[in-house]
Amino acid sequence: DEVARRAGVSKGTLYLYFEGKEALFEAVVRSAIVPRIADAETMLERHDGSAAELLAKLYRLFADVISDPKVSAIPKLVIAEAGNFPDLSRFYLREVVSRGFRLMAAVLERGIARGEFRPVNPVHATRLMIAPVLFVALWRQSLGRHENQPLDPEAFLSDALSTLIDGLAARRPRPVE
Amino acid sequence: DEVARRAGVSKGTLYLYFEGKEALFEAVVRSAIVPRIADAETMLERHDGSAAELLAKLYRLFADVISDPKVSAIPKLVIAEAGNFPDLSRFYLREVVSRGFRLMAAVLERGIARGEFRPVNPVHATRLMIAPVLFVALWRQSLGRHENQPLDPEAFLSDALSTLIDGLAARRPRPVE
Amino acid sequence: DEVARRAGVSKGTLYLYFEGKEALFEAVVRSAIVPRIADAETMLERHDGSAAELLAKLYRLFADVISDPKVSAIPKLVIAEAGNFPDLSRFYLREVVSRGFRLMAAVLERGIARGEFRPVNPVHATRLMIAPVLFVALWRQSLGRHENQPLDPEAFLSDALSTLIDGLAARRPRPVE
Amino acid sequence: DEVARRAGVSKGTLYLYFEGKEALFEAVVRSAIVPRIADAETMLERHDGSAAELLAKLYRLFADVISDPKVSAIPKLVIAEAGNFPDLSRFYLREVVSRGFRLMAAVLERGIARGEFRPVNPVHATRLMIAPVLFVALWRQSLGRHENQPLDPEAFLSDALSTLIDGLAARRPRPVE
DNA sequence: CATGAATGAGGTTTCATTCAT
DNA sequence: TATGAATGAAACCTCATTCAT
Repeated sequence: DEVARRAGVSKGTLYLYFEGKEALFEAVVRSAIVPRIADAETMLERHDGSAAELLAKLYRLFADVISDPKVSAIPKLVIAEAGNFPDLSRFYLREVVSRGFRLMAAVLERGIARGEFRPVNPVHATRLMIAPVLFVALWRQSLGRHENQPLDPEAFLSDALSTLIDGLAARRPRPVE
Repeated sequence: DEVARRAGVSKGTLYLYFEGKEALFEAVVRSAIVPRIADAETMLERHDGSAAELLAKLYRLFADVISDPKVSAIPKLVIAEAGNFPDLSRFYLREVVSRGFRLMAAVLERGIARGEFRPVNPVHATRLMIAPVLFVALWRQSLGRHENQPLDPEAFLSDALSTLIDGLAARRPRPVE
Repeated sequence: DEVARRAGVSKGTLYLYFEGKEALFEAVVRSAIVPRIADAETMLERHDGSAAELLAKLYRLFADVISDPKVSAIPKLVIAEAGNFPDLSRFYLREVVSRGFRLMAAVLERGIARGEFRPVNPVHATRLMIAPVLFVALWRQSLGRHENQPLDPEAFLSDALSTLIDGLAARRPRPVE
Repeated sequence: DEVARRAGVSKGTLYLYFEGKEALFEAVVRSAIVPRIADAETMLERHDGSAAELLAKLYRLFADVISDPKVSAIPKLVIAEAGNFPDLSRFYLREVVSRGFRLMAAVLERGIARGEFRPVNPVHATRLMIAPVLFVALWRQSLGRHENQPLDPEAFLSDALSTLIDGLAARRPRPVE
């Protein structure tokens, strides 16, 4: 109902364009997020510098993407409705989350191969790399609204990036004392 | 309804004990989470080793806390219902989230004071330190259910911890080449 | 909607030609059924053989008429919507059903007058003569769709006819034993 | 909604007792019709007179059953909703209609075996025997409401019975002239 | 204290009808 | 004349809450 109102149409009109609630969700994900994931994948393919630079580029892209409230509303919806719409969950997992994880895994692999990063558990590290992105998206859609100082996605993710890159970095041999 | 069933009482009975849904949420938060936050605060006060060790202890506590599905269901609920129940949001922000951030801030401060950690933006760093904890709690309650390999909170947070500690660590001067 | 699609026009166009659902029904009845009733009436007027032969001809006509799914859909609609569209009901009663009953009544009368049929309650007998026709129309539009062997209107009505004619036949005096 | 109002409860209450519309229909069929079919089956088993007498008893039972408007509303509903609720259709076909046909088939068989009835196509004859019963039920729920003289199920079926029995009767050899 | 039947507001969906083009 | 997008009333259903017992 509210969706219809915001779109400036009546409730019934939505059903001309979408089969139902779930199809509407899916369409939003498909149009607002999936292409950005594809952008990120292109970025990955084309990049030929360091893994750290690549991750920085991806994080800037993510910061940009989730700055759009229409986009950052989606993870919240998916999390809230995962129980009610298993098909949507699977779709989102397949088309967004898994691809996000794979992106991070590719960055990680490249970094390890190049000696930038130390070898780490890829499952855990990829989740860790996604966690700040998810955090800021959810925060802006929920509790963050009750805070005076909104959390700026770009600044936050930029700082998070530094810490993660350092945390994943290969250790240089300590200088002999 | 399900809450009542699991508690072994009837739906009506819940209303003898709780004003409504929001009061029930609040009571759950109060009994299942707030004391663990208080435990963490005590841990902080009593600890007198390194900030890294302190953080490790806190993360182990968090891993334990969110392994309880009753607890990890709460962040999901709060995020989903933040729009509908602003009072609950504010309560949760005040009694759980802000205290969690303050804990992380204290750890950080101590680490910086001791020369363990480099100086970082405390707002961003505290959010970054909380993000993996929130991530694993939400994951287990939503999309994680469609994965074959569940994400183990303890193992995940243990790995996340290592990376974060290294990422926050003060840099030693690079050896002269 | 489906009506429009089958007619090869758009939904809106229907409203140029018909006031609404009820007027459309009425038009269908008028064009697809009423002329066949009129045919039957002509048949009645022109027939000058036995009542049994006349009934056979009428039954063959009915079998032909209700073999058209467009036609056999109508009794179902009328029955289903009788409560919602009293005007349609009255129209259908007046232009189709009553005329059908009158046809049967005329056959019956002629049969009785000729000594073919015994005197029977005309209200009951006419309904009984119509019942198999209605039955096969409804059956094909509803439960019959779940049967493997569709009920063939012509074969069914032909058998029904034999039984009815025998059932209505005047009794010959039993042979003396 | 109207069902709820007539039952003197609110809309929501229905959903305490029935899963949904289809389950409600099925429950009505199960409680109002299925036991009467079972009664008829018992009647069949216990009867040991002529097939004609048996059919008379069954028709009297049917007349009684469909005199209850709650019951005679059901065939109308099933016919109207057959397209929307295929599961209900199959249930009704299996638990009511097929059993009704089998009853008629058993009567027929017995009549043929005893020399009362001539051999006839059992599929057609059973449908013919059911048709008047269905007719009167539907009539009372639809067009019959616009008639001044309601059709009395008992009287109508009694007359229909006579005609059918005579129509199905074995022919005695005609006396030699 | 406890129950569970009942409620009704609100969410989701359908469909007959309208209207700007 | 024809379209098809848009509408809104009504159908179906859910769920937080109430209340008689």
